[in-house]
Amino acid sequence: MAHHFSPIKFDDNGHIRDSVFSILRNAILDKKLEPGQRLVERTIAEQMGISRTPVREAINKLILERLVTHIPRKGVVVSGFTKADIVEILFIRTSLEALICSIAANKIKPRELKRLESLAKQISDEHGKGNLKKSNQLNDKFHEIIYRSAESPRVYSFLNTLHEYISKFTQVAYSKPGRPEEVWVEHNAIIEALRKHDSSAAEVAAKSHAENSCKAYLEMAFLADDIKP
Amino acid sequence: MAHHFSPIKFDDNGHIRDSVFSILRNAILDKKLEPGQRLVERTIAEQMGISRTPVREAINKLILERLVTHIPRKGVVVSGFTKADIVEILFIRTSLEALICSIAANKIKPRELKRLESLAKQISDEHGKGNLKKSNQLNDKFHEIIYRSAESPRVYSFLNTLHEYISKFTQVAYSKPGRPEEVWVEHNAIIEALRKHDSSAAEVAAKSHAENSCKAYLEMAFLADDIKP
DNA sequence: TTTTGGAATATGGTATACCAAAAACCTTGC
DNA sequence: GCAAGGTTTTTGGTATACCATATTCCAAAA
Repeated sequence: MAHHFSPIKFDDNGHIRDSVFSILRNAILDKKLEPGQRLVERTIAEQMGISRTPVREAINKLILERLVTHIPRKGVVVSGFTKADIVEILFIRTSLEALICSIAANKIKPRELKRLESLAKQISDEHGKGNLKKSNQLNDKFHEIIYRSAESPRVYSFLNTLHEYISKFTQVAYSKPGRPEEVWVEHNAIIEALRKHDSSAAEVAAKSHAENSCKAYLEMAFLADDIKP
Repeated sequence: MAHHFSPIKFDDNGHIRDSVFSILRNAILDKKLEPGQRLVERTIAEQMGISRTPVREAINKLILERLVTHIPRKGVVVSGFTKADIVEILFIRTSLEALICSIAANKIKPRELKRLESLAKQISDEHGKGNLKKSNQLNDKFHEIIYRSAESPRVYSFLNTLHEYISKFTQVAYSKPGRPEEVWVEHNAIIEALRKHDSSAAEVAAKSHAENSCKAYLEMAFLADDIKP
């Protein structure tokens, strides 16, 4: 049924609207708020013990991120994620990862390449040891380094947003037999392309890597079928 | 110097914040507000004869679109477009056009294909006649049809946002010798791939088309050098 | 019983008020 | 004249008040 929000804690020095935004965002991604459910400014504000203003601003941001939908003369409702939505998001990520990697190939510094090499090895190790959580964290770092080295703020922030969605989907750590080895090979292909500053090769390698991890995820997800159609 | 905003007209039945958003957005894209200039809520609200609230909401949306930057304890300032920004935006568009086209290949209907063929022909005609404005309009429609047929709301709306930026840059109609013929060939390559529902081919064709038009624009723009470095 | 008119309510949009923090400015002592 | 410190102003963040519209529900009349 309807989710109840706790009064907000004012400990943090950040802005209330940001706290509200995170809370609502997580509630939606964690499915504590069901799709179709209405978000009523006044109610949320009262439950959190704050005024409507920061709630409004948080909701506006959610609308921009398409996590909720504004229906005129109705209010905002939580928008559900269909399979098609997830596939679309994964496609976008694939596309932008390829882009950012091709850009990075022209800008990456030796220091960053060293770091990537080291991370790829660690990822492989941890993955091999079955330490999926750690391996995922390192994997995020791996991609983060590439993202940063491209110095493309728009692609960067967009990818990060997408990544948060995706990591919510994939929160259940998964592992497909043989995937760790593939990942190792794919990461090295990316590093190799970056080292040669070959942007086309980097693009191809990143795309292929993203597509494979996408495929691996979809197989898992739709076998598990924990996503509503 | 400082730009002065006129009192808002309440004729339209839409929301004030949307009017404010458009006004500010256009002012920035049309360079009526110079980069670095501060946007002060109270001032704008007074000039427009409205309260701060809708101005705030409009500014928040501008921040999300990166047209202005929020500097903590400083306020929001108009963010300038550097060459790097423009290149980044063009790259993103290229990447997403390729994506949406590859998706469209799996979903496009015969009716839409017919429409594309007819448009490609018209575009070529108008372009040949030197009627650049008309040709650009038709070109927009051409891409719009592809966008829609992909049924990918996120990519679609993102591309539209990007497109608005880009069309502001390219408002000065431009034409490169030989480009009309190339466009005709490229459009037909896209149509052909879509007809065969060959998503890889569609992706390649769209990417190549976007890259070429991007290249043509950059050559023009940076010869003209009407963009600040 | 059904329909219709209207009042009560719910809700979002906008305006205004208040507050804290930072910046700018002014005062005062040297 | 200049620097240090305090005071005023500016500005954004938040709270609250007000308003318009749409929905709901109830009552009265056909």
